[in-house]
Amino acid sequence: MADPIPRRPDASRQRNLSRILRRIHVAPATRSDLTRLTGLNRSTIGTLVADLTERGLAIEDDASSAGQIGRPSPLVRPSDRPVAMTVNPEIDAITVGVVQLGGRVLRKDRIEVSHRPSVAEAVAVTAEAVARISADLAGDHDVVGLGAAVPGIVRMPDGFVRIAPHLGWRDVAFGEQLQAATGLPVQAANDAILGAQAEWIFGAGRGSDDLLYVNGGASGIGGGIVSGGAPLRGASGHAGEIGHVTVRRGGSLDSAGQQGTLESEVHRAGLLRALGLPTASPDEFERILLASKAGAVTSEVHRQIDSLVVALATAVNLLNPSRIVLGGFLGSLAAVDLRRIRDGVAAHSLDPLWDGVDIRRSQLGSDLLTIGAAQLPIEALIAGL
Amino acid sequence: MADPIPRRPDASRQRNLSRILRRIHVAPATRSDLTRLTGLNRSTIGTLVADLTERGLAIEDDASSAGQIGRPSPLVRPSDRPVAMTVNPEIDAITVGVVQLGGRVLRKDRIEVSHRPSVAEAVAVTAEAVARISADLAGDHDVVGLGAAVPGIVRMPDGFVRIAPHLGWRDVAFGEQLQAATGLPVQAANDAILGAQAEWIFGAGRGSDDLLYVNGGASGIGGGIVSGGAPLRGASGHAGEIGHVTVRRGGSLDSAGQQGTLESEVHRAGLLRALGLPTASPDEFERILLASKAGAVTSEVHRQIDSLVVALATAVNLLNPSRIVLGGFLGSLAAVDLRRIRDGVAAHSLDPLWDGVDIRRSQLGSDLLTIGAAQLPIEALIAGL
DNA sequence: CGCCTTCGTTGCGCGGCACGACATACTGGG
DNA sequence: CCCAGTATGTCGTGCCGCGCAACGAAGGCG
Repeated sequence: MADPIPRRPDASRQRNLSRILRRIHVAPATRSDLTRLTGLNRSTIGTLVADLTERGLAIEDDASSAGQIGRPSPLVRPSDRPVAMTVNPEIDAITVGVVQLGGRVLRKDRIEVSHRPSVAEAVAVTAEAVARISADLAGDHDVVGLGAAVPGIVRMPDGFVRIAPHLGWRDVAFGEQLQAATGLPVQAANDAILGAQAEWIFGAGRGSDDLLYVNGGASGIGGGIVSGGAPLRGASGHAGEIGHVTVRRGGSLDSAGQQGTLESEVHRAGLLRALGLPTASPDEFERILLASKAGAVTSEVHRQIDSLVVALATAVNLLNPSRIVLGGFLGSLAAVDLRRIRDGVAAHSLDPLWDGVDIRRSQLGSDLLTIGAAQLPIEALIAGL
Repeated sequence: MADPIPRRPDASRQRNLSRILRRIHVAPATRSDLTRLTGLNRSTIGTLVADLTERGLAIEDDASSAGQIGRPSPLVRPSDRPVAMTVNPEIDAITVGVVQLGGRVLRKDRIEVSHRPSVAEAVAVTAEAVARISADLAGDHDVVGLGAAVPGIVRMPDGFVRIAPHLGWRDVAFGEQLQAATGLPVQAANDAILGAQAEWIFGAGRGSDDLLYVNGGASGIGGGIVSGGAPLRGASGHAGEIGHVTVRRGGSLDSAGQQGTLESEVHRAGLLRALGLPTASPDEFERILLASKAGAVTSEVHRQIDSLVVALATAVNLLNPSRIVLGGFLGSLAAVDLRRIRDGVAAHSLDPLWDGVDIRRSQLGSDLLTIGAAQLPIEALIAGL
């Protein structure tokens, strides 16, 4: 019943163009692939691809030679001209990136900051980096927009940051300010939601239409949901906050001041403490965690997994996903004992819903949020024409 | 002139016909309403409505104008000829119903059974009732299909019942058997999911695009989700099983043998026990519950609400709904102390996600599952135009 | 080297929709 | 009671997007 669609001319054409561009954004395809995937006629695909090529959004490669019988079909892939810029403000750095259609990260500048950046500082640093990078790109690429992945709760249509506890931001119009400072169309969303989209399209979630992504960050746990082949947004774009799901009565407090939630029970700090480390990079952390045989470490890992599975099983019962992807330090937990996670979720969820659920760790590593943030302007480009 | 060539409507035509039929199924609308809501041209709406009228799916009323200036626009409403048949097998009765487009329940036959019906018995009783009712309807109505609301976990595309603990059914092709026995196209789904759709379209969920419906039945708790203006299905159509969400560690067992889940903590039986009643009809139950001032009852109500809110808050954090509808005995709990429910969910969910959530009790009463089950064949009719 | 298969290309026809012109029905004021 | 104003239904026209069929191109295979 999502009906109130402001009708644009050529709705059908537009929709077919979007379908094709979205497909080749996810993965290049030959023209004959496109005819099969869309159900459209060969001749129609021809005109549509020509249209996309004329607009500078797609290119055709003759490099097929797939050994197939019959006339070879040219490979259609996204043009490398259009790019999305991205920003990911964090506690100790602001990362600005450039991503092509097709998901390739062209550039990623990590700008270290000496202290937790205020909104104004984040906007200023971003605007400066965007201007510098834009100058470098000029002539070779067209920037279609700026996507921001914010570690906090971001209202979806307008990029208004409700709360970003880690950054200390609250009720700030980050999207608007960024748009004013950069002159680019800006969209912002929660980082885990964007991470979910990145893993869904280009990572461990590929091929699944019903995905739950859960990310373990230094400051908390976030999540993102894909359901029925589309990102699940909820009423205000906040869906997926699995970190604040209750897993037990009592217990310690999480970043939102609540007791017994997933992120109050499962956190990187507890593992570091058990390992006797003050801090560690993600790679280092996982290496040491995997190498450790200490009983204290094993028991902390088990304790955290036993809380994690309760939250995952809850999500399985509610959402009936076909795949769960674990990112951040939760991916490290999966590396240590994926079996315990699977068995635990199986035990706490209903059999018919657990049936066929695949739990994996994430694949995209440090490009995750850059690719995810780029998805905002790229999807806007795709849907808009 | 009769067209010798069977017209195969274009995809775009089909979509527009579906949009219009779906709209007037939800609520009658004037032609001018339809032009505004769909964005289509007046003339196009004219041909589309004429098409629906010719097919016997819609009728136009020369509605007395509502005092509007200008030429009055005729009211378009669904025809009363097409009807959906429904069946709802329960432990002590099998209810077979007839529902029109527009959601009006024409008939509802409750066939009492002396013992818990086996699948074969349920199919036989249903087939007999369907045949009898069909004979009565013949000439006046066209049956478009049969929808089944089953208290259990039902695989979505094919109506295969994985588990219906209350009925003692397990892995039976209920949908197929029903189809063979009745000769009608059959679709089946979980009862709470269908209840959610009924409340969404015709009940307390009207107007919300992001809805959580939670139903408290005699044998357990089920739920259904609407997200982004469409029912949330999940990978196999099982999404919404909130009854088996964990709300505490330990505790007693639920119908699936799990500990500390919502339905192991919140159940009608506990309230009946506190009231000192062996059994009671839903209406009677609520009347006595509301009248009771005993401390044991109040404390049991509080105990159950305090568990309920944990599950609801979990769903709020995961799904970001804009409305929650409570049905069955959970509606009675809401009648007793809605305030405590609201405050509890608020306390356990994140502020930005709680913001604007409306918690209500259900409205459709005993027609709930009949209307919900009818939604299956009706939506198939609408989508299949 | 010729046949087969598959795919791109071109011209044609159809169906759906928007648009403009005209007809129609109701409100409200004189 | 009539007339202006307004909103809407109806009809004819034209555009556009797509499917279809015939033809040509490009590679595999014997």
